[in-house]
Amino acid sequence: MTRQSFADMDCGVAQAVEQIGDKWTLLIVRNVFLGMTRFDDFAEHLGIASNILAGRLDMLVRRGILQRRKLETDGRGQAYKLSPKGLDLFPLLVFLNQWGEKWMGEPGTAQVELSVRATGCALRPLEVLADDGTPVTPFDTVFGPGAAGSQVLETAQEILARRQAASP
Amino acid sequence: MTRQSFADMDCGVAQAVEQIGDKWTLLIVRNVFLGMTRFDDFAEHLGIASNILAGRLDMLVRRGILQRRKLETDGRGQAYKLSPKGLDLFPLLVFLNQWGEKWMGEPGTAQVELSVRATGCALRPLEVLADDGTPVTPFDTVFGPGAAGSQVLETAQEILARRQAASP
DNA sequence: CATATGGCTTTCTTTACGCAAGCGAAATAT
DNA sequence: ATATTTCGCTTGCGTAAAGAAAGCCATATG
Repeated sequence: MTRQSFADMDCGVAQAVEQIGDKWTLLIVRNVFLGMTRFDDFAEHLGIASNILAGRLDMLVRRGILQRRKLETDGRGQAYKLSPKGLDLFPLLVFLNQWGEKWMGEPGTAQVELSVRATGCALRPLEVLADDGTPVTPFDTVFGPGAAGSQVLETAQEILARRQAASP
Repeated sequence: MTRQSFADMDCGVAQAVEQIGDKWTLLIVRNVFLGMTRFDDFAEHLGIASNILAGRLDMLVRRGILQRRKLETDGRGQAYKLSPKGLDLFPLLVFLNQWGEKWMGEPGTAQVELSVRATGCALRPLEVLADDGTPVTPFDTVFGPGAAGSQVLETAQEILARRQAASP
């Protein structure tokens, strides 16, 4: 019995979760954003077993989130870097840091702070905006099938409708 | 040997990952955002085993992401709803949906689309902004210890410094 | 030539996932 | 009033993945 895969679900969240919804994966990506590139550095800093690390790095490369390149300066070494797809995860890491510190950190004292190098400017809390620039909350929002349709969303809405019919 | 915990790492990302860095957890939260509240509905829609679901829901309630309430209309039923901490995950789910569709979906055809109920307006791609409102990329950004300091960040930077010293 | 280093792979044990079945309390049907 | 469903779990058991430790091989360094 294989472990369940969400890759075939027609929902962006499910597909994203399938690719990065794993503790080690996200921490490795965080470390790459911190500037880390080398196998042993990940292993030492994260305290991850080397077999697990090797598997995760392979996975990240296969999925196009990291790129692996041999070093010119040392024939043994490899450098792991973010691909465009990986760099595109930047808002995710910013968000996780903000959410983690807001709800789990010591109140009022940030642990890790991101700022703009050139200006020293801090970052705003991440916010969902509509196309017209107005802020959006979960309560304002409605989920609909896009151009391609979504089986996952349709069945979810069927289940909700049935549930509402049962309890008037 | 117990499974590794990141709860004691002084980094928001690690703490967030510890609480929601799990496939089922994120999909359950997604479904709550879709309006789902009931045990059997999660089970049916996600195809998750009931023991696993029960464990995840307990965890989400213990961590204050979901709230569990007995139904008045049916003494057997429970309703799971998002707490403020859970509602605060809204940008995360929006991001995961956007990233998943951008990089894994069929190009040009959204599967699940979020829009503003009142205006029908679509949502902007999530963006990291500095306090002064300018967009920020990973290349512009520097990670520093906040007021509370961060052991995790410090040792990461030590490792990076050592690595740079070794390869000039 | 000998030793060390980087990046894994292999082996083995422990933990968590996944299925199926069952269970108790509350609701519904007979 | 009794029997049957429904809801939200729990238990037991088999498999898959995580974790620790050791080993391996190509390249580098002394």
